[in-house]
Amino acid sequence: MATKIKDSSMNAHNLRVLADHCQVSEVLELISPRWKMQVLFCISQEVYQFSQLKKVFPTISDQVLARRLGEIVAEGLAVKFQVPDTMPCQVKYAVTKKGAALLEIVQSLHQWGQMDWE
Amino acid sequence: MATKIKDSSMNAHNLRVLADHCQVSEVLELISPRWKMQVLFCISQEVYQFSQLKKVFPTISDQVLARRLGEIVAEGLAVKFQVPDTMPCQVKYAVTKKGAALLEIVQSLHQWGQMDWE
DNA sequence: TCAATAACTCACCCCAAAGTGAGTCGTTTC
DNA sequence: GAAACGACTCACTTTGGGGTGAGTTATTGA
Repeated sequence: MATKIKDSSMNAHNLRVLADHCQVSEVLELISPRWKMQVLFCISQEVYQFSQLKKVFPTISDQVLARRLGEIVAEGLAVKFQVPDTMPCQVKYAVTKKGAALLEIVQSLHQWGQMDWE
Repeated sequence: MATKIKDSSMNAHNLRVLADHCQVSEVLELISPRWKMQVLFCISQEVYQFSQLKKVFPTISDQVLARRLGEIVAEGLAVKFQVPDTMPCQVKYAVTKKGAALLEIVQSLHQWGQMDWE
């Protein structure tokens, strides 16, 4: 996503180079699922329990919340651990460095959205 | 997306504050549609014609490409203009400052994705 | 004994986003 | 006169992401 293509004649080589530089798809798909970044942000704000998250987002479904948490953990954006000696069993999530770095970029995306571009 | 919530007792006020800070939804929806950021990137690389874009992404459908271009222009990420004296008629797109700023953030997203987080 | 809580899982359905294939319009070239 | 190009538009179909509602397991309090 850096080099510039001067030759506007679209030969096969240029096509490949350009397509290669467009491969942001994975990251975009990672951040796109509904609620995901919002849930991650909440975890970073120490709202890290299933039932608490449901209170913050009353309209999220149990299934999707569970899926998002699973993805977040599977992708290393947060870690999950049991709170010992709690009945009924409780769970906590905490963002990793990777997750925190992602949240910073999402933050700058948000700021971009707030700006006035005349 | 900045202030921290210390009080873990989830009262109504905290819920509102937290939910408010999660409002990145619009920006995420703006960048999420399939092909959109890739098309915008191509335009920034001076591949700005309908038929050229189709060569870069052979699997995109005409309809979706036209939609994406329409959205990109409507959101002020790029401007559209006719190339004069061309037969058959040709069209060009050029990214705006707003679009360029967005691409920079997308770029850093991509870099985040390329990093090793042990 | 019954309800409630925390953290899920499962089967099912729905709809919007994306893909498919054809058509349009004005012009140029074979 | 037929085909091709460039930049679309339209009607139709498909797909998969997300919502719905119920069930689970273990435990505690009324």
